[in-house]
Amino acid sequence: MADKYEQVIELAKRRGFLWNSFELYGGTAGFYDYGPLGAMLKRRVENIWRDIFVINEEYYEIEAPTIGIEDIFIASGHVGGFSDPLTECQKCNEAFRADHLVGDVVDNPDTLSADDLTEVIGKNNIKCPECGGKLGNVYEFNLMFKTSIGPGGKRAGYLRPETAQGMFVDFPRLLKFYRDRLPFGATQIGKAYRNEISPRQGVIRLREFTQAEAEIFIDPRDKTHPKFGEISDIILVLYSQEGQERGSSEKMSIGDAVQNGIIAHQFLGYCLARTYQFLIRVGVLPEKLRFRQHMKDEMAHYAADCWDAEIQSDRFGWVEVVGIADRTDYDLKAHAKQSETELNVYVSYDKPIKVERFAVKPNMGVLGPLFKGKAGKIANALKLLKSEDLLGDTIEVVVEGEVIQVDKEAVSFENISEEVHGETIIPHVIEPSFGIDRITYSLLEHSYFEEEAKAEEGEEEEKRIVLRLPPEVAPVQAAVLPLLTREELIDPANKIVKALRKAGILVAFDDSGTIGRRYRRNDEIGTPYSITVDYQTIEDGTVTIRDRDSMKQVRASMDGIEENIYDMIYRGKSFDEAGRKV
RNA sequence: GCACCGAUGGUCUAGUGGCUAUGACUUUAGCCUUCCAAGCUAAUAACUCGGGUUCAAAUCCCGAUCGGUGCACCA
Repeated sequence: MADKYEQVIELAKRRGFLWNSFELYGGTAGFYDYGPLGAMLKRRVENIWRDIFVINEEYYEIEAPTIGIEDIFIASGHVGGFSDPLTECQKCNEAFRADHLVGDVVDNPDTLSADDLTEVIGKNNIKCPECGGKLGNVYEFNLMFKTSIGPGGKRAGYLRPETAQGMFVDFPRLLKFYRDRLPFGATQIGKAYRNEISPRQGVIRLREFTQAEAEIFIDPRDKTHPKFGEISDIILVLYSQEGQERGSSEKMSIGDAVQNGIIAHQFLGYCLARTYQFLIRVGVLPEKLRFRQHMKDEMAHYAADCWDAEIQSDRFGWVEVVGIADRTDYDLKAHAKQSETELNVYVSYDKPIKVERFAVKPNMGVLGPLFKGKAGKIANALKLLKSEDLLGDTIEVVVEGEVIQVDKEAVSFENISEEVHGETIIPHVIEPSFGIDRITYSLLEHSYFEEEAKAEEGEEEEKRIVLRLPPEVAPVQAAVLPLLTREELIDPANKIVKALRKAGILVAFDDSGTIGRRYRRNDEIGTPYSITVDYQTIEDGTVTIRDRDSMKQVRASMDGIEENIYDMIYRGKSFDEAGRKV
């Protein structure tokens, strides 16, 4: 019996949603093409994401290159951390991390090259820990695709393994764009690349995939969200750290979860809520959606809290489709260090604060002639002293390991009272990161239904395949069907097609075969509405509109049909309001 | 990357060391047809790729690729 994955993939392949890439040449694992319908479906999913995160949250979208320079990925840790030296046992074929195996005999296995590691293993006669067999040569496996920039191949470039770094690297420009105020966010929808060792599971694990990410820079001292009230009543299925130890998830409102400390703070809770709304809107079934908290040992060391949205699929079980993390100041600090540039924000206080400060003033007129070239360093050391260090007649400072005595006449000091207007902080980053391909596949699976259609007496039951996609994401939004292949019905049908296209609705005209066959063809690709032109149309200018899911029909005027359909797709108008019941 | 299994029109499938490689559905053209895939006529369309054995290979052997499963890797 074919499982649902097989059924969905078969349909997706046949009707032009998903194709194996490079099929003409035999195909390559980890790459998929979106066919005509798939590309449109994916685009509509992305546009709903934009509606929520770009338009409604005002996290503007940027577009950075898909190739990044080496510095970026040194800072992000991908050059070091995303690559593993592997060695395989020649006898049992188990693969091992070479750096782990030599950990007992050398101090710094991380710094050794693959050749060094091979040598160390050979010299120390290290054998396969499983079966004692001989180990093969060590090779580096980095999950990043490497390339070179410009001629000569001197400058390394990498295909980005995530879109996030583009936003981090643009931080100073973004900060100016948002006029130096927190919080602000930037988003990016684009391709990312990982050279997976052995990608399987079809579209679930790809070597080239689409991410939609937001990087939201917030004040680390204030992780509340001004719009938290709008979403605090939303109930989510939460699979918390405790829940995972217990082995059960629980339904809870976001307000309660933040209150109880299950979700670290309001801002993260807010992102979970918007993620939930997004996923439901594109067609994920709520009962097959949960939010799973990362376990302590699973979370990156810098992360404050991290939740994955997981979707249940028939074959693969719970699949991570979104990661929502509080990455703290890790990324900005890493890039600040690598680029030797300050990446921070000056935050003004509501009111200036009066601060009492003890200040040492070296008298350079005395120190200069006395100490010549060392005078500057000595002065700096003096400035760091506290009031109790200055009590004696001579004052001691240590400069470059040398104890230097300075006469107290050369130093004056006082208590200064001054106003401080603000301070410099490094923002924390909240990062919701979406795997668009996994989401697109999931909603195909969740909207795929095979129904037994009603059969007339004496007839066999037949199968109806229908994609119950939300009208907003359905690639083809309306079908226009003349009941019969006759000139007098085709003419008005063409007029309707024109009007719908003018309203921006993607419409398919189909006059081949029986009407039933055409309905079924459209059910299978999720076309939500079919408009049928019959002889009554000629008489009174009305057509029937058929609803994909209920197969019910209403009769509505041909005049203004484009608004009628548009309102049902985008403005929540119900099908019953579309016309008179038939 | 390792082990095992598999690969025939768009989809599902029959089949054999030897004539022009089945069949169904789909699709296309035409006919018919007044609302839920099944009428009539016709057409299009396939043995994953490379090498070997053989007079002859889609069939047997080897390798590659892709897919599935387990291991490993990975989020």
